[in-house]
Amino acid sequence: MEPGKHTVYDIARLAGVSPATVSRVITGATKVSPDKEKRVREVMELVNFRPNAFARTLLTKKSSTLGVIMPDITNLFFSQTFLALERAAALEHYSLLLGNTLSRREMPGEDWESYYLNSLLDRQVDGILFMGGRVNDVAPAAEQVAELIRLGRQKPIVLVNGRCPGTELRTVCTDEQGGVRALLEHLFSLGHRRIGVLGGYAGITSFEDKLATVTEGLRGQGLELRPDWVRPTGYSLESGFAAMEELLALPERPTAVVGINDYVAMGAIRCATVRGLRIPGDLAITGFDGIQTAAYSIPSLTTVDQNYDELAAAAVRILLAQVNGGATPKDTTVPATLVIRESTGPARA
Amino acid sequence: MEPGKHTVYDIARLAGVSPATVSRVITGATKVSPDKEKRVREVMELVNFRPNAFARTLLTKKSSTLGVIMPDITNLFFSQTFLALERAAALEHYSLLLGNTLSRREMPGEDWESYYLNSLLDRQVDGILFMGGRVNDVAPAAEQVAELIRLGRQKPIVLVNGRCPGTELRTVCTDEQGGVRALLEHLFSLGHRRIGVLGGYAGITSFEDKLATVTEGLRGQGLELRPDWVRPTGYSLESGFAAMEELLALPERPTAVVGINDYVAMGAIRCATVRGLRIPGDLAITGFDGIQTAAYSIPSLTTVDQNYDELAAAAVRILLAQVNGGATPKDTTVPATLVIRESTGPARA
DNA sequence: CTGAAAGCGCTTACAG
DNA sequence: CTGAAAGCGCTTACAG
Repeated sequence: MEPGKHTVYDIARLAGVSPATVSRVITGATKVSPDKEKRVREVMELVNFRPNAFARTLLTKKSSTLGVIMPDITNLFFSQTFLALERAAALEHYSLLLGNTLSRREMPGEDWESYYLNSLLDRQVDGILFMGGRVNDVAPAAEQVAELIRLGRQKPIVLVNGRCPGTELRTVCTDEQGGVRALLEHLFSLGHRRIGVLGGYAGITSFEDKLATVTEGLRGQGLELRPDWVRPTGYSLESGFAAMEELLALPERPTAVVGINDYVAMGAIRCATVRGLRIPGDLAITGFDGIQTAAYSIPSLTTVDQNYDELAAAAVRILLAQVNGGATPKDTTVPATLVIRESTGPARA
Repeated sequence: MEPGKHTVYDIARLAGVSPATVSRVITGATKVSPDKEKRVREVMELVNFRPNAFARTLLTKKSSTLGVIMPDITNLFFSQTFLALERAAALEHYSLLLGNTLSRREMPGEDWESYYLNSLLDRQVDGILFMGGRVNDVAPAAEQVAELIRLGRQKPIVLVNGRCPGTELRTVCTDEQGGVRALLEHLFSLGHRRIGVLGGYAGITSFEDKLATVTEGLRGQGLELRPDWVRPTGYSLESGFAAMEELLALPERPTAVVGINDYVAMGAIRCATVRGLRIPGDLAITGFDGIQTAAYSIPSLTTVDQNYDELAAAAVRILLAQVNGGATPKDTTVPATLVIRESTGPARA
């Protein structure tokens, strides 16, 4: 009854059949006579037989494991995405190996992206879901793109909310543009004309893309985005706090600000509240992501939900299609949903 | 130059040595003459050789992969713990397979704990770090304990912030009792005598243990814990909100409440604020866990930090010691640290 | 220090 | 439907 002590040979001997037959029962790939199958199953049950997945993988070249690379699982956006990916993968009996790369700004010395890319491939994952880092750079370093291309030839790599122009890598992305447009329309409908942008970093797609959409949206109303109302301080609660502090130090301020994500918006809310402003009375604030806690900030946050389940299902579907050699679309876009809560209200006259 | 196409035999042929010598270079276990080693390394570099980890695992029985089972990675307590575990594991060149079991209350139909326990073992993890679920039950079901014991004989399983009495499974736990005591002393020093407990579930250790410590602490001051000031509604922001609503519906209320964790405390803060109470002026609130966002709630949260890095380092160290057949202490306790912020203040006279 | 050979545990054509 | 045999890619005693 002891652990991992048994092999298909033991089972075969105990059940009075050949190892091949035991294997056939395990895989279910070939017909086996009912009585032999029954005997085999009984023996397997009896000794608690657990087939060695590695021996099988050695033959089949399929590990039923996918790798996930993302910057920081302690960011709710990523953890909600991960959970959705895990559920989608489990439906296909895949497990996930997770590697967090953290911010390159914070740990410039270590290249966790390359480390995990290689480490996961060494562990024979069938494919990789890649988020953050170089695929969020507007202009990624040439050798980082080259690495992605090279490794992408070994195993399929799908970029989630990222991109790598000039490669054949598949992407699955939230419709950030549509989300920001919905946010702007909401603000316009409340009478806001003076709008700022908080958080993000220059050169990062999630910032540049949103900025471009805001600029465009304002132009559509005959308005300009004032450069000093754009405060690209980062992506954290701290960043949002700092961005709001910078904004409040200006002689004039907008009536509404678009946070680059929910954390930034929540940090900004805290700063504005501490400084005595009322949200949304004195200043409307929006987020982006739709993380769980956004519904519980004070005031609760108007934001854009990334539809995690849909995003994850698409990413896993496309990756597994590639694993299985199927055809897949180059780029997939998942719609985002405006969620109106308390942090936005009519513009002051 | 193509991917995964090469074996040690190819390398051996190209370098003019035997496969055994190639293997020796890879493992570094045995001395190889400098010039042969150089030739082998050059060839491996040239063809981008990636040794098949599964073939090796088949021989060595070591996958350099650990499994992590936890309820919900979207809870910051768990994601912060996971990240710390990952860093600790990476130092030893281990990767982590993650399985989320979610709440059994919310998904009673599925037994994700058993699913992942078996799935991870099938994938030949060298050991498992187990959190939540059955090891947080004051009285876990007999068959669930039996499963843990049985699987624990196959591969080492370390319980993190959980326990399983009657087994030899190693535990690594935060000193919750010490943390709650520090919180109580802080509240007593502020003059609070009327104290309630919000959140948690009856029968779950993280609730029962804290409740016992609060009861004891109050007794030490000649005080009683009023049963109606204990509102065990759960562990989420929603739970905290609901608990506070129940509390405010009572004819009398405490001057301070201990949230079972930070989410509950933050949900409670939101409810109290919405109902027009001022925190901490009208009511002091404490949390437990020290999640990142607790510093950014309004008001910021007085809580107990679980010292994630230390907790994780201990858990990984003990698990790997077991993997390598070393002796390990049965139970390890990691100190918690009181963090005083804005949500607590002097009791109203 | 080095090579030939066996073997880790499974699956898969190949015959029958 | 079923068994004997070969092989997946690596490592490890065993000789030398």
